[in-house]
Amino acid sequence: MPPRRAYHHGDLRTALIAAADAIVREQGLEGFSLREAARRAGVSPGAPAHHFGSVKGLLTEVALLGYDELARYLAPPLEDTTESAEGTVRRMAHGYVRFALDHPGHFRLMFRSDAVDRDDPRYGDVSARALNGLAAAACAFDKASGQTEGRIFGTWAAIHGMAHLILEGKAQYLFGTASADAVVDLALAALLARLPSPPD
Amino acid sequence: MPPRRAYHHGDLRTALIAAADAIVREQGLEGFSLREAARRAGVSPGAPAHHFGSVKGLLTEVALLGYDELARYLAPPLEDTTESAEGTVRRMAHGYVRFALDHPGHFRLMFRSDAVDRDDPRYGDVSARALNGLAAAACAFDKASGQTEGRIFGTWAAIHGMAHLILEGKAQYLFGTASADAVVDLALAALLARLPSPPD
DNA sequence: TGTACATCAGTGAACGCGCGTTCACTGATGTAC
DNA sequence: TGTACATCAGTGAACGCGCGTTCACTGATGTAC
Repeated sequence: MPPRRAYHHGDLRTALIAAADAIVREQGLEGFSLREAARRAGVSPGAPAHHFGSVKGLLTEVALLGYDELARYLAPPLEDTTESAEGTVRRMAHGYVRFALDHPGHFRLMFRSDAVDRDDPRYGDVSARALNGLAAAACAFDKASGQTEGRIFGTWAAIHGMAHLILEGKAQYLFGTASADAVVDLALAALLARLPSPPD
Repeated sequence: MPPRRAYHHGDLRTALIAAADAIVREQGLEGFSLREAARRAGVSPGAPAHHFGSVKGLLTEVALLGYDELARYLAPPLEDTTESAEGTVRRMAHGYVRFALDHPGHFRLMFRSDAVDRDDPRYGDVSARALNGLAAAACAFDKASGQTEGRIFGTWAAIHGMAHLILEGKAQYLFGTASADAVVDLALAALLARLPSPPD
């Protein structure tokens, strides 16, 4: 970051996205404003209008970054390629919940469709990419039951519900101060114990 | 509602809660402000301070009303007392999702712990009351698997996740324009088909 | 039953704040010749 | 290689807005005697 910035920023668009991302990370959606993003990028309050017509446009970029980060939390470990389908679902449940707790501002933003331009075509792409692995695992795991979409959505919903309820403090009514990982394990035990081991 | 209100309102506290409830219903949390609530109650902007120290206090009341309403959506039908445990879970899943879609402002508020005074003792009570039936059904349904809390939380999370994802438009990536009830049925088919029928 | 008075629950104007947006401007960049 | 000029990307002061909160006030209520 140069001490005296040139009149032209160079890549203000990217800088504004980074600033917005940091605000959402530190203070959540409530702390966000175009002016604050401009301030952090070291730029006058009118400058963002040259790149983003509205708050929504900038927040959409932040949400997209959130999906990238979620994809990283769900990515398989590099060293181990012999994971069972059940193992994959377990690992992803823990990763999904950890993402929500590590990045609450992003998590909440990603699932606030009113705060974001949901018609942005990249939106479907990036969320599909993040959840591809989960979808594949749900299908492989759960061959016998229901239609493909139902299996994927059911698994996603169960994991997403855990993350949301834990993040918003609803698990504590049942589990007191138990760790998130412990709560996830208990819920998974109930949801997965039902299942016969998948063939092969 | 008298055309010329007396200097003393009579029950301004209740009127403010009703006004806030209507705002959340019509415009969601974003449209809410103390001034708007005062306006709707036909009262000066300073008046709410006599009853609610802050925005949070008033929103907490609205969230509590939301739990009451949710309990109504989950209540068993009056005429039929011979429902199977699986039937109960199915019915409650549909009710929970319908509540979210009918009352999106309340649903979002109820699960925004930062917007609400989560230390209010009534909070745990009223949510427990709303979810009692769901907890009982989850236990009865799912006798064989896991610990009680895990069963309850797993079932709750799956249903809650469906509601949240459908409400925020995430199901459409998988299901296009299918109705919410259809989506819930497909997910339930995947989640429940796994299970052996409960003994007796 | 009547009177004095404390308390309560509102008024409404004013405050300072941060917001998004506008606007005339200006410095830097890039292109044409 | 040098010059003229259009375009672009920013400035910074100003706008109007709605917000929560404050404050001196006043009308209604209720209690003591």
